[in-house]
Amino acid sequence: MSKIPIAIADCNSFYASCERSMNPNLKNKAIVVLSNNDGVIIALNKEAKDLGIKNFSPYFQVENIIKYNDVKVFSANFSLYDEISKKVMNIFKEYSPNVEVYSVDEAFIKLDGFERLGITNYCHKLRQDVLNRTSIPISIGIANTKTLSKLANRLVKKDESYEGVLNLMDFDNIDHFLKITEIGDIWGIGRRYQKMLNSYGIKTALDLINMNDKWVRSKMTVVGLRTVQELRGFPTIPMNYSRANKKMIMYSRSFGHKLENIKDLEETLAYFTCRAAERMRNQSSAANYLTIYLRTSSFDKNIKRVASDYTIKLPTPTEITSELIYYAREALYKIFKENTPYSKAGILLSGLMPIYETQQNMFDVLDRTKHAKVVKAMDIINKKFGTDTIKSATLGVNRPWTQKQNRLSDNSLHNKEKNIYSESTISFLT
DNA sequence: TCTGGGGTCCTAGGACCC
DNA sequence: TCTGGGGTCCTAGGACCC
Repeated sequence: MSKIPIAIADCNSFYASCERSMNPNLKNKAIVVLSNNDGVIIALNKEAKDLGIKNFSPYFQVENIIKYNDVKVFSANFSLYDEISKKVMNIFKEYSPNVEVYSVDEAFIKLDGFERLGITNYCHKLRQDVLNRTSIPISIGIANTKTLSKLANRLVKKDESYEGVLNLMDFDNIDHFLKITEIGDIWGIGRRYQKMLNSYGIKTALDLINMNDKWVRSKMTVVGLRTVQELRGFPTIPMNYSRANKKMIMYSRSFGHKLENIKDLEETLAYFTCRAAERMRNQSSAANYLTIYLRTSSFDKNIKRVASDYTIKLPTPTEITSELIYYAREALYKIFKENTPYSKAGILLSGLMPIYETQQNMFDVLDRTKHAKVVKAMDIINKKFGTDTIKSATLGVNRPWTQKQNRLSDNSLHNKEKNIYSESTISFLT
């Protein structure tokens, strides 16, 4: 059987490239993008890396480098990034009917059927096309397994002479590429496994493929074994075209400043619950479990570290915001401690199931059909006019947890066009 | 002063049943 | 008194990903 080429196309420094694509003056400028709380760097382009800035550095630690070198700084603007992501993915789909969108900035593309055009050339063309039409530079790795194409993709980013595309299927023997890939750079091998494998003297991808299957299985479960087989050129991780519904939905944020007052936390969690419930209804799911968690800062040495959570099994699976808020509050009261400077909270909705499969409990005190209609109407209005145009009264107006986000790029055109930032949303973002 | 957010899959072990 | 053995479901925790 002939081997099927799979490409992974990945946008370079995606968020930074997006900001640059909106503003041509940023060409050749170092750019960093900050997390939701303007706390850490979550994206940076090559120019910024060359200055010695590292991803996930707290902003204050690199502030001097940034000021001294006139690095451009942006608060993350995820709706903009989603928009550009869609454009890029749509171009991929023009080049193959079989595209698996793997994350906001990368996709696997199955390329069987295009061999006569020359797979490597075809991908060079795709890359140029994306650059011309979106200003987003991408890198493409190609192989006959996902893990090998990821490996090729890494190598592309390290070596400019590939001009953005490396096809391992162009080589009879790929040992060289396996040998220059460190164990921790393999897709599917994280820090823990890296450490473990290193302790056995296994340093490169080539070392790993020579290990015995049983040994791998016992040390790294079937997941690790699949990775090894893929590195050997046997596909074991299938393409996954349709993104299934989420099995759990989380909403959590760090606060702009610490919260100690239970009323503030109540309001905060009500807001978080509201957002999580919206996402859940978006995929027509209802939750069986609700978990609340609270954290103090893990960086502040002067206070006792607190990380508590509490899970409630809901009496009936539900997607109704007001009901979820009620239980979120109950969970909060279980774990809240006085005189504790909480810095982060979150809600997790799990045990998700399709709404239509939920069964009415005969002794239910709520008229679910009626409530369901109300939340549905709220979703429609909020989608149209912006987050929180209509909202539950519990949410209050204070936004005690408000985040800092001082450096949103002025993409007013984008915002107006999509009507994504309503007045109320802006007030909570800024 | 300021330290991200949101997911997936697998396994072991306990509860419970026959 | 004996404390087997197979099966299922659930959950916590550990690993990973972007």
